[in-house]
Amino acid sequence: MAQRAAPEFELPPQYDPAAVEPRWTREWIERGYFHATAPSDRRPYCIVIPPPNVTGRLHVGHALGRTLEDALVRRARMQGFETLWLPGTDHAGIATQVVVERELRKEGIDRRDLGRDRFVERVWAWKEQYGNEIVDQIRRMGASCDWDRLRFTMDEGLSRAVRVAFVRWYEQDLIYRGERLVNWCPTDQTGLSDSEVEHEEVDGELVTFRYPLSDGSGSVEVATTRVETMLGDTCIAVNPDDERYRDLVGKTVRHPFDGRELPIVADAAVDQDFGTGAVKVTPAHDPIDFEIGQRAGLRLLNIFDAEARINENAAEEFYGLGRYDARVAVRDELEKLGLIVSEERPYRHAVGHCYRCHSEIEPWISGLQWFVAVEPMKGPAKQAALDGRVRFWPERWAKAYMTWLDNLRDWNISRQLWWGHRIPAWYCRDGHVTVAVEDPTACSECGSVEIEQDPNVLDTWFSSQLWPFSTLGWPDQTEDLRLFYPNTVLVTAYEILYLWVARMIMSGLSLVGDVPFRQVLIHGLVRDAHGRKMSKSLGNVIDPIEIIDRYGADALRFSLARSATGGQQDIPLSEESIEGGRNFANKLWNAARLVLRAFPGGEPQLPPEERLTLTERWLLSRHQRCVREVNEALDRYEFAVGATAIHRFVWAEFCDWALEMEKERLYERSPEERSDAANVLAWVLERTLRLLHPVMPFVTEEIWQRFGVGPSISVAPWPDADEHPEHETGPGAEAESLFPFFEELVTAVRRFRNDHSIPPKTLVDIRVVERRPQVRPAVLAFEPEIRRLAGVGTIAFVPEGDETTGCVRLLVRGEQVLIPVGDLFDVEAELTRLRRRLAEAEADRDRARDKLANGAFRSKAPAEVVAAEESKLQRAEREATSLGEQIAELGG
RNA sequence: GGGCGCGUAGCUCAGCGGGAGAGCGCUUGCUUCACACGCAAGAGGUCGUAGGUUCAAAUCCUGCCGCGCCCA
Repeated sequence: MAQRAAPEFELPPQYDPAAVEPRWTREWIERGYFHATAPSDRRPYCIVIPPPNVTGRLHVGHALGRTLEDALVRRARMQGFETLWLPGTDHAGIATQVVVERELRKEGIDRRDLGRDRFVERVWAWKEQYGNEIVDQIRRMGASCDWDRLRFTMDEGLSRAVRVAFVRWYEQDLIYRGERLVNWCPTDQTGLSDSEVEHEEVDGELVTFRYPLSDGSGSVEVATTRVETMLGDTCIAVNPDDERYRDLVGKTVRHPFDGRELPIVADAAVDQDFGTGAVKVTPAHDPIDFEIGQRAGLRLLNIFDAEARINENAAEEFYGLGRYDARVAVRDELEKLGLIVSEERPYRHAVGHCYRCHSEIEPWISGLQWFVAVEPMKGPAKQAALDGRVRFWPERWAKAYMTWLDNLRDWNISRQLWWGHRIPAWYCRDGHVTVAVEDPTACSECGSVEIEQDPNVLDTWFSSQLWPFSTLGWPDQTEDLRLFYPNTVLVTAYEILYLWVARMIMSGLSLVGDVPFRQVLIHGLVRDAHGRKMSKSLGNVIDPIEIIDRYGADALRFSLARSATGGQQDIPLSEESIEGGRNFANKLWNAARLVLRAFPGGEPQLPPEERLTLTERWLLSRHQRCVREVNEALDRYEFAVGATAIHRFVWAEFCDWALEMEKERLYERSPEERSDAANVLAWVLERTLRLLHPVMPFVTEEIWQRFGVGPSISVAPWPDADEHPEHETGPGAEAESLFPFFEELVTAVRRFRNDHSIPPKTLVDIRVVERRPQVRPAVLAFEPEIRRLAGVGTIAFVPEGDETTGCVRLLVRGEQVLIPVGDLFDVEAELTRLRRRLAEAEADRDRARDKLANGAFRSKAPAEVVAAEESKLQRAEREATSLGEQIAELGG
């Protein structure tokens, strides 16, 4: 490509993000712009990153969240806040352990052979080697995190926070140990919290079978989707209000395989309308049955081992069968005994699955586990949302949050893993429990030195819930904590509203005494162009890193910000939209090339008001409006509105109109005029760069450097809306009022040229009909611009009623503009167009006429609305008349 | 079953009481001295449906139809 060689003009004609972004990523960090200090005289602004898994790679969901966070943080920094964006990663218990186990397996090693300590060493080694990948990827996005404060949930400080939290809650009886039913994943071999279980509809079966009554007087029919669990049934339950079974309560049935006697009990939890109204009860394998069993005082009969195979508690012939094989075997056996009543297949019902490996969850008793008692924390957490100490955006999520709290049950925090924060509880031979921050050497109760630490680790979310304060140094009263707690806002996807956000609020209130953040910004999930979830199998996954390589981080960020509307749930992303972001960066780049060719650099100075042209006043007005709109939008977290406002201003107003209108002044006038024009354009451009910087940090920085007015745009002052309101309301108002006529005149002439294939270089003469005295000044106000943009030669004015033949009449806002033509135009094409316009004008006219004919409208609508309607009617009538005449002239 | 959200141009979405908008796509013309990742012009919509409120409804209310998500 040919390079222009002008010395003052060294920017290439295409913006190349790959040549720019790595340099600024490095420079910004090296110069320490993103480092926050505490204490500080400035007002604090703090966001903590939702810590991604160390095993993870950046996906577009992260990219969206980080884009929004960076936009907020960069703006706050420019606004003069003491700004902290704290980055870090999460140790992701199961995920990480699984990854390393897989690596070991390739070497033929089982983690159990290695032993716990050596295995954990291996995980650490893995983390050191690969755990920074996602951090580097976030950096590549241009994220202005304080990288000096990078945290990891297993850091020493954060680990201590976990222990202190555990101990404090234990001492307050908010953490307890119990043998309860947990959500067991037989594949990952660990328990999960309720939030980690995903319910999904599956095609199963509903088998109805008979339990014979022990007294031989008949049988009871029960229905189940999991017939194999009948091996662990300990009773039959019916609703106490159910007339059908009233007489049976108190009797017993006989288990068909081993002859056990099962009582028939009444329990209000039984749904009379499900199946037969009588249900089999398996307390050790179903949460509802567990509660029924507790109320009825029944024992737990556990029939599964950890891998969900039938254990020795069940009848011998099923021992060792997997749960799905057992389902078939039990059914067949019941069939053989003639006990099957009916079978429904397929039967759709919801089944819990592991969020990680997608195996079906087995409700299971897995020995003593630790739980967080949530009941005492619910109230304060709900109250914080009710009284606005935590505000949700969009607001509707507050309701979802509170509903979830209402239904929350105790949180199982024991995980049967090796990787994670090991539970700080030690047990002696006598079963005493010692819970301590520092590793104890003896039992706190009996002094025995033969103590063993609980083998399990804590749920990863246990440490994540402390993130907004553990990262700031809690439990110590650090300066960071004092300044930055509560955080300003938390940005996250609705997916983890319950898993994470709600728990942070509960723990923050309980442990620190205040909410962890003032606001919660909930965004949607990124989907493909047609709203489908991105998945490998669909092949519609967009890899942000590949996108950054090809289009630049700015393009990705702009595209995401522009799609991030508050209302809609999810955010569609397509390569086309990212292309749009790239094109926008390039547009801005080229606008800058044009301006910087005329502007020597330094601080642009606005000329005194009397030297501003109408075009310039209009531009300043539009710019001021843009600044206002962007500020208003960002204050409400309406990123799409803000991004669209800048896009429209830069492209449609600055480039398409202002630059084209100013070119003449820029190139063909006196040095003074050139300088004035260049200063106005540069002034607007420079401020626009600052306005756009939070969303497109790289290209704005790269251009901004050419002004040479400061070290970095990332620490330049933010353009506030109250700096120049007069640009919009004062001298700009007149320009705004004249602009629409000018704009439509230019468009009308261009359309004429287009319709009649007039070559670009051929000038067109126009005669403006001076129907009103205001018409002439309205035309003359933008005379040079009209000539330049519409390719107009002479401009004449003719009185109304001057019958001019051989002219095409253009209608501009109800005024007529004549273009003399010979017979050199396409009469048929013109007639077609005119007829069409006539129909439009008549429709407008009729609608306005009908409205005004309505007495109620005249009396009840505001005066200005009526007046507007009247002028609309007049214009439409004039246009219709004029169009009719033209059609007649052309013989149509 | 309970709750939430959404149905507006071919696609993706904004607008949320007074003249139907944007981006992409489409058509036509243009190597116009910032940009073809561009410029200019244009086509394209009974704003899901039925009713109600109002002088006025894409916009507020109700029913219905369709789609999505969360919880049970």
